[in-house]
Amino acid sequence: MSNFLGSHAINMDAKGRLAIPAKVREELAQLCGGRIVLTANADEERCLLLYPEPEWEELRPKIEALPNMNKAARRLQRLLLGNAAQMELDSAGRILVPPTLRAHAQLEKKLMLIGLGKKLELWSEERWLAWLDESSDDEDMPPEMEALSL
Amino acid sequence: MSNFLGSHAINMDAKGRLAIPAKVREELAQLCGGRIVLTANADEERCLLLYPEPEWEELRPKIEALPNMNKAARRLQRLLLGNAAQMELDSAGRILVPPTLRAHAQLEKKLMLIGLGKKLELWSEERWLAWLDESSDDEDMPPEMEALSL
DNA sequence: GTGTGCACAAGTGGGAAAAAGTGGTTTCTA
DNA sequence: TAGAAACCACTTTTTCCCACTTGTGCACAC
Repeated sequence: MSNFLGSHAINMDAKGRLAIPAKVREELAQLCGGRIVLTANADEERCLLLYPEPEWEELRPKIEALPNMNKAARRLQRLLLGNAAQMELDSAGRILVPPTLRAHAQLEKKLMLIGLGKKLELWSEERWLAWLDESSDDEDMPPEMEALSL
Repeated sequence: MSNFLGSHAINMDAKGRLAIPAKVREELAQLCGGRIVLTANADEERCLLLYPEPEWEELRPKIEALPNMNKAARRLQRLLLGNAAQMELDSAGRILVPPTLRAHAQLEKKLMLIGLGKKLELWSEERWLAWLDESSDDEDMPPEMEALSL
């Protein structure tokens, strides 16, 4: 079972290639032989989602099955399905990010790769730092969260 | 069961390594063989949290299970999971703090390690001292706290 | 009772080997 | 023909290990 954790600062080269950090690469190798799916994020944060292929294949039917008379559901489908790119790590452990996705998340040279358990998120460093600085609004916190004791 | 107490002033060297105080090191050794998880703190105080691995493994599923269509929950996940680094004390009882975490808590040379029962907190000395000086606002105290008699 | 010194443990720093990341060139394919 | 994939070589970073310095506690002597 996948269990990505931690954040890594990585660079994208002029060709749009980015080297997956060795630790993550290892995990991807034994989890899915380096076969991954990269797609856009659905919520307001403009970042990319990186799934190991098996994890994606579990998620995809659920997205397809959403009742798409609903506007929010249509949005989710268009973003996640419509942007999904299947790819494989090259011999040096790098991936080539498609231009459309690069544009979507406004990726330039400096990026952040964030492990979130079953998936990873890919942010432009600038946006990530800006997001970190945003103040959290404690309002609508789910009850499970209020009960947490860290 | 872990029971860290007390504060220790410690130094980080130029490579980002920091020596865990011998007393804490002992406790960590018999508790988890020196296997720990270091991550960012979720609230506004920019410090790091240090969990013995078993303690973390108890907490992690609860965080992963939060409903992440909720914004506050996503924030917590990105901070805690997205910054978590699993590591082991080296042969000299030191840990290497990853650059991203170093930056997050603005750690420089002088640090404070604070024992808080099941976990430890790691602060830059400067921030720790500044925090001590801050006045607390006694407003919204949870009822369990109001009932305390110190 | 106080001070000095010795010994061991803790903490610090640096260097060498290995691994990871980077960039360019060539080949292939659409 | 342009863009992507594979290949290869170089540079940088990381990790591991060893040696040195500092601090602390205990014992013994004065």
